[in-house]
Amino acid sequence: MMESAQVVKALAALAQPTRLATYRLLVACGPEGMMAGQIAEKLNASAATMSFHFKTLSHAGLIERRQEGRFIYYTANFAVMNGLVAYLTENCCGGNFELCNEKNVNHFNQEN
Amino acid sequence: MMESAQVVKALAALAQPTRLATYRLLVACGPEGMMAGQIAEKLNASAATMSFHFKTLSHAGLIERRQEGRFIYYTANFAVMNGLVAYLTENCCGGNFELCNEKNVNHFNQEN
DNA sequence: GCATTGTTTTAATAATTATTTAATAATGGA
DNA sequence: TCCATTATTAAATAATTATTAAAACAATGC
Repeated sequence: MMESAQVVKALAALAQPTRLATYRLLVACGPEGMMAGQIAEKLNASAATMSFHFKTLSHAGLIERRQEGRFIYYTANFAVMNGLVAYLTENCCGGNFELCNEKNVNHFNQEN
Repeated sequence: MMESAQVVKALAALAQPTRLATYRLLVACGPEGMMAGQIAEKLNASAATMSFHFKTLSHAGLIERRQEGRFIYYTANFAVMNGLVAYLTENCCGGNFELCNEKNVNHFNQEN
């Protein structure tokens, strides 16, 4: 289980429009990822600005980099996102099936 | 589907230790929620500070309030959290089953 | 060597954020 | 009606944080 400080850092990293768009783009790209320059182009941001945002996302563990020739590819780190979601939804309704399934609405409980 | 600005607001609201703890506490409480004063006590924060944080979380749509006598109960809004997670994980691996299921590791694709 | 690609640093600016104290509001019981 | 309880709001302060551009720096491969 992730710890609070790590989750706060990840949430703060995603709480910015360009970084949120970057992350979603990388999620959609899958394991292959996308080149830094191409991401900058897609999001209409300068390379320097993107570098700053990449650093923030990397520091939070949300993305990873991979060098191929002279290009740098970024990919989403799916494990960290899964950990983040698990942390947020942990122990939903105290694990009480009755409450969590109330009115045919499931909340976050995996058992439903 | 939620829009980017709304998601950014929700993520920013959660990206603070006391508010993150508040939200998780309310998720665990389920539909009944918890009284404002009890939350403040549990988290060792003053009523005024908590009121500020409640407002931030409410404004982001993450929690809701309910008055009972002279007490105010707060509850987690599960729908907004589900929307937030859906937004973050949308179109994982471009919806490509092969990629998303690579190496027996599922990412976010619901179809897996 | 040189063009390309990307990162880091610097610096200036701008905006936000959190906290406390004190005042205000609303409720319900005596 | 008066008072204790509960919670929000306002004001002031302090601290933090984020953002971007420009320029220097580094690495790659032809």
